[in-house]
Amino acid sequence: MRQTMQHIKHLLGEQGHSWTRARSAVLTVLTTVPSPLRAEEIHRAVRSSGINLSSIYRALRLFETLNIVRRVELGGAARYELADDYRHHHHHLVCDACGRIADVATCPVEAADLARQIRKRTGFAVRSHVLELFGLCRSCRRDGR
Amino acid sequence: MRQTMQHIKHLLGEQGHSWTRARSAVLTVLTTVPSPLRAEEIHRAVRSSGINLSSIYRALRLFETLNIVRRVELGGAARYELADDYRHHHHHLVCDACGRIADVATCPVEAADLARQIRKRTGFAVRSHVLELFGLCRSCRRDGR
DNA sequence: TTGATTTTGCAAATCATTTGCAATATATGC
DNA sequence: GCATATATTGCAAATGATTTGCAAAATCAA
Repeated sequence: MRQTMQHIKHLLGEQGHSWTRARSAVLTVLTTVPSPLRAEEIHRAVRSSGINLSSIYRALRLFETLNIVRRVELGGAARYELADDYRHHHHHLVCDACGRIADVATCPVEAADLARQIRKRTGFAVRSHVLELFGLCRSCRRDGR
Repeated sequence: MRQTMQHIKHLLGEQGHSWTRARSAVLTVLTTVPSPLRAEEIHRAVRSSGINLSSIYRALRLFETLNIVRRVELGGAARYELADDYRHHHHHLVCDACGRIADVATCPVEAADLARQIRKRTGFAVRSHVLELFGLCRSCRRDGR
């Protein structure tokens, strides 16, 4: 993902933000791990670098406002992943039993052009959406949980 | 909504739970107000009855496990509303500018029968989903926010 | 009504996240 | 590369939402 990293590095520069150890570390993790992570998990993943958890939170907050990462809230915890611009638009399958998270590329909101329907009917302009699907993954189903 | 209240009261009885002031108050609010509320907002709505905030949380947790209310997480805060069994299945339009929340009855997940597709393709059995739509409501758009 | 069981109020604990501030790192102009 | 202005970090303390332990109070079933 060097491409993505380079691109984001430039983006930060253009907007007057520094390219720092903390920001670079967070992005390395997010471009490497495909599932949405909690701040604490990212922190653990880079613990060897001695970066403070506050800085992880600060980096994530900045990235969120710059639309570099998006936050999804699952089960009371905030999780972060690369934004759609850097990872094609997708949703999640969350297993109620084991907690594992998988991606679904199919987006029924886009497929149905729901944004347009809503705009026409109500005047509300949809700009983004969050869709999370819950249930049992294949192996938990097999185990009869 | 006396119907709903009665029904839930019986449900609680059957499952060995008492019908208490706190639970009744929380349900009264949830059957009255159509938008998802935070624990603190429910507490404020019933403040005259002197019920403790902890009890509101406890009631909500119980109702959630009994599938009487569902929790939606919007912008870092948990909000509660009657579950689909007591209020037809719907999703929310959340205005990024003013925060107002409106319902959308159309469900693209059901319309596309996405659960079946996913089951066939991946073996994951979808049991529920959360879809929230964000954007600008008509009046905030008009105000150019 | 009574005793057994559940629930509540209250205050303290917990957990995720944010913040103030002095120390440190990064960026810019020379 | 160096000096210096600006942005960022670490740390510890603050915050806000939610949970918990426990004794007192309410509810339930007979």
